[in-house]
Amino acid sequence: MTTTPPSSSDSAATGGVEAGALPSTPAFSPLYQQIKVLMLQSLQSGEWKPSAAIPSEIELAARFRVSQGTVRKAIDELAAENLLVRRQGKGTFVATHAEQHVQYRFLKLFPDSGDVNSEGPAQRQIIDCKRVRAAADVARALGLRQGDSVLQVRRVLSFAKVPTILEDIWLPGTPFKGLTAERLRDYDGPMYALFETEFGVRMVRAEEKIRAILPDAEQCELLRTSPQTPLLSVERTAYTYNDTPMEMRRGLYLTDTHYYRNELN
Amino acid sequence: MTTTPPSSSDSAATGGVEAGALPSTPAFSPLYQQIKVLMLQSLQSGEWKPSAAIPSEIELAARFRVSQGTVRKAIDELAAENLLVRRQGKGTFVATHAEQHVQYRFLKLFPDSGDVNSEGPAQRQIIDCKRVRAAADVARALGLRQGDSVLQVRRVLSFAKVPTILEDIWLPGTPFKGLTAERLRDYDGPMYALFETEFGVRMVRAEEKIRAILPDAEQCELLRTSPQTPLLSVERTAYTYNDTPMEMRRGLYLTDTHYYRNELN
DNA sequence: CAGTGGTCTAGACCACACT
DNA sequence: GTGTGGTCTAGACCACTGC
Repeated sequence: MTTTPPSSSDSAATGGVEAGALPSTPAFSPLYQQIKVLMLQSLQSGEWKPSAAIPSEIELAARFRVSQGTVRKAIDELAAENLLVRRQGKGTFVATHAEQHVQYRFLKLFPDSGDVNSEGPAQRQIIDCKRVRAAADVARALGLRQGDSVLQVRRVLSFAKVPTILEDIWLPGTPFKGLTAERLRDYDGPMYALFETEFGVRMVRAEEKIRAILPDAEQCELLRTSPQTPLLSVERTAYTYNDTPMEMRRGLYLTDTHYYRNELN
Repeated sequence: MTTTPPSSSDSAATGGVEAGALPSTPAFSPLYQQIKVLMLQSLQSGEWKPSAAIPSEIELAARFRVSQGTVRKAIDELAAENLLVRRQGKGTFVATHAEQHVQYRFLKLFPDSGDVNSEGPAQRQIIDCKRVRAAADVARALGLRQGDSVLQVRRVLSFAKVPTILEDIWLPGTPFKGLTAERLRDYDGPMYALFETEFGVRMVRAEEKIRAILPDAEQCELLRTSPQTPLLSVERTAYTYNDTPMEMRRGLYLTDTHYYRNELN
């Protein structure tokens, strides 16, 4: 495929692996990486949809004309990146934000008690959802031009009826055309799950920049707190496949009864 | 070793894998996991020291009486956990905090400019280093009893001569006997690297709890800031092998020119 | 050149889930 | 039982490093 090592004495290894339009990939890469790219395309194109099973390893090996071990290594990496989920005896599935287990995969705020279930699910309140022109920072984060049309959502998350998170969310206008406050209100589940099912946009990874700030008057009111109470400012950019930014959001977290948890390796 | 699958038609697979004192490991686990445990013991016992090369895959395969592929899978996992570092053509090495590349592996604070090198290395100032009795929270984090003897270090990190981080660090007294302010001052490199070379304690992973707070008078003075400037409170517990906590620290981060960066997957 | 990790294959068998 | 992913082996060859 595309490029192969200069000489390969293994007959099958040099084989075709299926057409696939890759106009120019000059650098050499191992077979399993090339299979990984092809599988990524199947995910991206929607051939394999969130929560659905992908073909078995044996089928994929036949399709790509490689050994099962090579397919396995490609799947291993995709699973490590949380794009696929392996289930022994059942198959390999496309990961989704709609799984009942980890309700909010990207939300790292936990109650001091440590028991996530004690406070139950978050109550969501949509404050606003309107079409605006992208400010400079939003445009930069989303890879748009300043002034391009974006959707802005403002909402409050409460735990045990206590307002705890105030979020402003910006989404590129084109892929999310048709998103309204009503649809956000009506949907029961994580916002990212709605993005998957309604707009075909799957968030794959994200980066957060965290600071400590003091809230302004409006923020105080919405979070029912005082201007002297410091908050965590969590600025997140979320990416789909191919490192395409698809969401920018700024969250203000009240951390008197909750904390932001991070694990370092 | 210890336990093996009920029946294994593969001659070698059921083999000994070397003595190794594991009194009771009742549950079944795959071979490569067992090899991983043995390798972990070699790391923990100091047989393989930080930055040194471990035996080659072929040697290990012979030592453990398994195939190279099985050793490889064990190493793969240890490398994924940042305990080992693979270098093609050279060998596999024990990871260390003294590598010149990632100076502070656990420090997630970056300058707004994004260019880590623009401000050069951090200036460290040891404020204090004394033996104290563990408070309740420190004792809990370190798995000690309240009142047990611990070392407390207080220091300030500055970037481009601007004080930015104020840290209180607590270390269990016994493993760190002999640590003084002078030795901390004289050592040129990350504190965790000193722990490795001088005390044989290698930090493997850590957890952080982050909050927004306002500083008290003393903290303001040390960071040369005002009581109205909110700070990030970063409480870290660091662990050695076997999930043994070996350090508790609370850092106060000034986030007007820096931000805490986190990557979500 | 020899030695190391990295890739790839082919085949056997195990563990698990469904039917 | 059938089919899925998971483990293990044995052997070949490639890519990189350093002598």
